[in-house]
Amino acid sequence: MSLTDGLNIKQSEAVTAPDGPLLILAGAGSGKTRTLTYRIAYLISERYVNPYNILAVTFTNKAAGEMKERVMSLVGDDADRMWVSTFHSACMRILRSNISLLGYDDRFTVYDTDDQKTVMKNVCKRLNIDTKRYKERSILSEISTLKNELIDPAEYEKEVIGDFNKTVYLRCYREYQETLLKNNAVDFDDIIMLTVKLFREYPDVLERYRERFRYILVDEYQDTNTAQFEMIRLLADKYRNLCVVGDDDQSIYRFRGANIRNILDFEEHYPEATVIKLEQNYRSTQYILDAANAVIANNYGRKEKRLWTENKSGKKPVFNQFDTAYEEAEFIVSDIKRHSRSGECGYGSCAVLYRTNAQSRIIEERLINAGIPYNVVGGVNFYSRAEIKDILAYLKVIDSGIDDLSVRRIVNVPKRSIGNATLEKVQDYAESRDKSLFAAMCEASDIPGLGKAASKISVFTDLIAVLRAYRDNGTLGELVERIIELTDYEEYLKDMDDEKADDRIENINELVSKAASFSESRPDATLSDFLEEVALVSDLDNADMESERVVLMTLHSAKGLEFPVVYLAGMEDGLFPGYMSISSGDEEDIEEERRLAYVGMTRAERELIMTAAKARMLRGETQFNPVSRFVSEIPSECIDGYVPRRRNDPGDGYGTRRRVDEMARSFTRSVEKKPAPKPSSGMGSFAAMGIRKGSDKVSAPAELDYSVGDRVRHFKFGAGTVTSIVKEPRDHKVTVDFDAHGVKVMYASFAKLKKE
DNA sequence: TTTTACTTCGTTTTT
DNA sequence: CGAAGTAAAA
Repeated sequence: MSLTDGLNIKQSEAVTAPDGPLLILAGAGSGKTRTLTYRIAYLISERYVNPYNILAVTFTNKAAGEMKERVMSLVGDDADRMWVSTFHSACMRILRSNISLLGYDDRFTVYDTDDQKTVMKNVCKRLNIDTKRYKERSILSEISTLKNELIDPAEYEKEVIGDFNKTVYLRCYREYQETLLKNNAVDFDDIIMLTVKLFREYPDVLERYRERFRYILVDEYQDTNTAQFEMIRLLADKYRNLCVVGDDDQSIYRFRGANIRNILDFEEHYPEATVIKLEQNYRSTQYILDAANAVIANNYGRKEKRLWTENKSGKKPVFNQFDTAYEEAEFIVSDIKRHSRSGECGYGSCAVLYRTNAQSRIIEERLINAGIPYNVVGGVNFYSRAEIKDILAYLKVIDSGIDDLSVRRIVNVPKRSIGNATLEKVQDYAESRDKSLFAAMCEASDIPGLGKAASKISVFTDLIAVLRAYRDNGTLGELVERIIELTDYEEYLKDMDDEKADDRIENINELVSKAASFSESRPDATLSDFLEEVALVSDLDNADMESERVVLMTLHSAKGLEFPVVYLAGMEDGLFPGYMSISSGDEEDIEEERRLAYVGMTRAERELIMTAAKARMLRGETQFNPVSRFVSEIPSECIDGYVPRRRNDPGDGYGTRRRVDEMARSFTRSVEKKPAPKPSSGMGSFAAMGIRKGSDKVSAPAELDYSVGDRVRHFKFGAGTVTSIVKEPRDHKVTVDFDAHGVKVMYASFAKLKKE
């Protein structure tokens, strides 16, 4: 029995490819993750690569965790010594032990987008920049672009000459970086850029990591930006064992600096590279693939590939247009209900995907109304909610106190009657002595002109001192509880707004338990470790796809996931593709949206249902949008339901007055014709919409040919006895007591277990 | 210093 | 439409 059993020819070629650069072009659903995981296992068990020498980079922390676990179930706990993480976590780890070389204290913190905005606001104030002309947001996005391109202020200065706007950006960039440095903070982009800077300026450090990471594997390579590319290039240049996996058709992060050329030009960077294409799809039905292929074929400059499948043709994708977004939501919900009632599939098999987070609300309302359990992934990140950020700010101040931003955030929360006036005085004092704000506050009594305010401040500093004692003598969970207790935080929330207070308290409790479980799982971890984890974890990482709930999320979040039944809501020009990408005139923007459509469609295993609304409320006003061009790009033989014909000239005055009037007229006409859409009893019209009753079996995980008590054989661990099998929606978790290696828990689909 | 009432403004997408 | 920011009042 060998590691490549059960893989197709292309997959096993990829798994067993020789050393050196390797590009795996993996279409949607072609077993990309599986191949990458097996490649790692192969390197360890067949080529005797020390796991210590392996670095694998994935897109989310969750994907990293799963990959590691799966490799471990193939080759054993030894694999624990490899690094499997996101770019950001990997770079954080590198910076933690080396950042002092770059002039930062190694207890640095990470600023999120809110923090960045606060800093930029102050920067603009200091530089007397009119934030009406130059919005903080756009300055920050300019800086972000620069950082992703590895352009530091000195470099930027060269291209600024003669361009007034750029001169302004440059001044902000400088001041912003200085402020961050003063506060011992880095932003998301810095994490990567500083790592590259470290490698470039300290060859000995680079050499150390090169020696360590002789084998590098990168997932979702199409979404890497220039800084990430450079970081990997520097590390991989010596041994050149770089394996990248990706799909140029699924590159959807251009707005965040992702450079699609990184994957398109891989062979130019590494002429000796082996290139393998995985085109067999194991996920979707032929109809769904045909539809998706037809859409993506409209993009230029892609690496030609044609997904195919052995799956039976299944149901055609369906499209439906409704008069309003409300009816659209109503339809989706009743369709989900219908699926579940007919026993076709549970709620957990259904996902509703949309372009913008704002769309979730209306669908949520209908789901609540129908009593269907659901989960929303994304939206406002848990850790960026105001109440959570307050507590985290306390933790940061307790942890170091170097970060003025956090001090300012909580110094008067809850109210301690410490206002801006006094804070300014303390700030002046701090600046004149080159101290941090908090350090100055500790000497409040020495600061002239404070008067009674000085005692108010010492109340605050005393509080922090007390809390620090708790940090040193208790668990993290307890510390968080003490903060809430000593600040009367719950009282503060209740007084503030009665509407959301309960939710907020709920969130606070959630944080307490998160803190508690963190210190439980990593007993020797410090407060800094917790803060770091919190900064880098996304909602996607915590999303639970296992429970039997309908999942709602953006198309971006859905990348890498799959669901038996997928709803794509809001298929309208102006929403998807977004208004911005249509009016920018840049065809690249539309292409990115098209890739997003491709990603969305290929998430579906068995059924794909696309919907649109003729009229939709968008930021206060009703918009009339035509059906998305992406829907029209699907050949009619691959889609059921009426797709209104688009005009032949696509770029025609989208959004012009005349066009909108016309659409508004036809809208009222259609509403008048059928004044009672009776949406909730919509079952009757489904047949007309082209949805037939399915005969497919529920997609439970494939049955296993062994059960508890059976003797099984693992290709590496040898013989053992199955002690338990836990069925999860996605997979079976099998526990085996191996004769020679003891008890292991593993995923059935990954661990190659054979009944003896 | 804090509260209130008013204006403005904006929307992709996320590590 | 709603959040968030600003100006004026208490």
